[in-house]
Amino acid sequence: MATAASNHYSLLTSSASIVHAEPPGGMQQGPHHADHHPHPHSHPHQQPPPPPPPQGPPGHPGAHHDPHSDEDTPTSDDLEQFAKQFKQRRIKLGFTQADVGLALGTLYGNVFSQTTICRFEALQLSFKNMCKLKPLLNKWLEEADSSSGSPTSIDKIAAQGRKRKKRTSIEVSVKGALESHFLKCPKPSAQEITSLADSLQLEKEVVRVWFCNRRQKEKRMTPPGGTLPGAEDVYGGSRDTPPHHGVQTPVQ
DNA sequence: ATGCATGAGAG
DNA sequence: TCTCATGCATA
Repeated sequence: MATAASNHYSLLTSSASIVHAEPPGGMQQGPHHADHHPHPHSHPHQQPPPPPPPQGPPGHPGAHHDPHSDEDTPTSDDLEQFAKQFKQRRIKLGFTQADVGLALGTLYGNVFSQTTICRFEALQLSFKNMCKLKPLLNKWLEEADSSSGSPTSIDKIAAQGRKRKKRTSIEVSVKGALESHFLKCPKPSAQEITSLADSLQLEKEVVRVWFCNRRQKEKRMTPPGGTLPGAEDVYGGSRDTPPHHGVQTPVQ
């Protein structure tokens, strides 16, 4: 029997002050997708979505071009290697992913979870997200081995007194069904979702979220198992080539 | 390590 | 609504 609706709610037992610090630059969620990569060359590697368009920082009328060796968008390959090195060094130094996430909070005020660090190391984030995190982790890396007397005073962050839905366990067979539908139509309409949810005996919301998460997976640097040849930009239409295809090195 | 979930921001 | 960044809870 399919796990119908077994939803419990658990209270978030943590609350504190939210410290959201934006990186100097001003822009993060670019409403524009400057992903116009004509890729003139063929890469034997994964898909190359290296969109190095220096987002015009609002407030920089003067040309800014530092001859220093920093401040430019890395390539997918750079990220790949950095991630690998990072992980090695981290382990060598005896830190866990959670430690790093916490350390980032004390160093910059931006705390990250073990999940995020893990995904960074595994390149399971979007290209843009990887770029954003790299400098932070890079700095931590320097501090970690260079500095040996850094105070580790950190404060917890957290949340609102809100409830979080318990993770719905979707059965394997159901997942398979969703998977099939995704291949046919990655972006089902609300009604499609509704009927699908009805068929699978799942909440509509669960199905909707599943598709969202599934789409995100496709956009990661390390795409899942296999993108079918011939079906790629089923999305939007006025979008650039969905950057993916190509298998990546197996996760550790 | 990963699945399902939340929430902000853009449309 | 969607995407996108991020994480709790779990396998």
